[in-house]
Amino acid sequence: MEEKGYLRHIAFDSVVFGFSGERLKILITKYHNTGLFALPGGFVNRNENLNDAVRRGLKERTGLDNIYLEQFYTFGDVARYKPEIMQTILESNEHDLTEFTWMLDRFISVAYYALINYNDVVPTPDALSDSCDWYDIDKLPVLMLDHAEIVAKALQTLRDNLERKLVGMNLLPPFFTMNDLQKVYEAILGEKLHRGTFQRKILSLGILQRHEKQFSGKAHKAPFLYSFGE
Amino acid sequence: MEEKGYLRHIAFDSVVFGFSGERLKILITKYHNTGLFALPGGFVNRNENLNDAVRRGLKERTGLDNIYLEQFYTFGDVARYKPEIMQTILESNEHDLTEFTWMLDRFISVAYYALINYNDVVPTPDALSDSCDWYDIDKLPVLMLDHAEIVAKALQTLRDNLERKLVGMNLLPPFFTMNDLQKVYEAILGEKLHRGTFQRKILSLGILQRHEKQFSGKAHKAPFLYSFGE
DNA sequence: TTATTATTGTCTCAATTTGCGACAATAAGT
DNA sequence: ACTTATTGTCGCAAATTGAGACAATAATAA
Repeated sequence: MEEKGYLRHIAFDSVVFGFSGERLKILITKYHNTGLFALPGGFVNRNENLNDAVRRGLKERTGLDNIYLEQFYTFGDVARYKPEIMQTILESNEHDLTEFTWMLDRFISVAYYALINYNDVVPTPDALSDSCDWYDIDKLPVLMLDHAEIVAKALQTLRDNLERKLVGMNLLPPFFTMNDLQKVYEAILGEKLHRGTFQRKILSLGILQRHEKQFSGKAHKAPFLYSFGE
Repeated sequence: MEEKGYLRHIAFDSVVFGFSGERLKILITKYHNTGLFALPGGFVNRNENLNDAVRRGLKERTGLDNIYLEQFYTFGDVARYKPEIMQTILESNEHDLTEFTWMLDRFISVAYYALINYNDVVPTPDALSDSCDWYDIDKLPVLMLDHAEIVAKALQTLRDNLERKLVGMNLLPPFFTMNDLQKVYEAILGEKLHRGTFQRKILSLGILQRHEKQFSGKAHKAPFLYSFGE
């Protein structure tokens, strides 16, 4: 069989979406001294479910358990294989290269997207990275390898799933206004929605619980608060 | 680096859908002397794109190029790892086991579904299999490992995509009647559709070309033939 | 020739959903 | 009290969907 450690040739990358109140953002890490930006990712232990590996990776970066996760595509082109890049990263970290030669090999990457409540998270870099930060979905830095393509496909999948799966629950705090929820939908779809139609549609789903009003201190009628739950 | 050959730990499985005129079917292979039924699958060469590997595998089983292919999920649970089963298969084939020990290792499997014209295909078994045949989607034999789950997810994805992607094109011959197309939809969805509504919907898409009528020799009005194309 | 049968293409009508504007209601500031 | 900005809801037209109805027609039977 094989020594302990990670499965060869298999990696995962995660596109972590958060919503700041107006804009959709994702987590991006930056490698030490290289100027290379990448999606947070990782490897799978020999005795670990793939899905669990991804949860473990996200826990390290966000501190969160029980994250909403969706696997959306597996990227397996040979063109992904650029050992020079990984070599640069490893050298910049002054690691003993011989211990990490397996990282210079070809990898197939299973990609997931996650939806989390932006305010719950303090992004944490991993050993190879010197930063892990939120970036506006339309102001991303240039990402290494095919990570821009991965982000694009994540966003596309999220949009396609928007009507079938409940999304706001994971991107918003427990209590929110109808306008908050609409802003989430608009940020994901990238277009304005009609207020009346949106409210009617969402309420007709019968999945929102209405609570007391929220007095914003502004000079206008106060909105109801809602939460998810039967 | 590593010797030539396949990437370790990575496999693919394909759910090949065909339509016989009334029912939806998929290709299932049976391993020599074991009674084990499985989806046709394979491995990825070191210098080969994942998608190309799947096309290569399908070409071997169906003889077809340019197959409609859709990747839908990657299965990575540890519970998939059952070396006894693969051992049984290898022993039944009287292969030199030492040459194939890598097949006894844990695999993560990327699953694809394919849509092909049933009549174009003569299913061909591979080296380890003694048969490769069409099975009715609701009369499948007991499949090994998690292959039943893979089929279920393939069918679910196909249903979800039915409205967004053009499906009939790949499951029907070049010319077909509106009724043929409706039967495809009904087989996939597993429910009857209303004739008038279906015809109106499909025609409104504006993707069908109408041709001369088809005289069936039956005692009733002859239907138009259609083909896909602007 | 004429009726019969099964199936097709199309239409109509009601029911439902959607897009969009309008209205009164209301917190807070003036 | 009056103004302002925003909210919850309603109304109405347009579009879509579900289901049946009807004439047209290819082959067969009388």
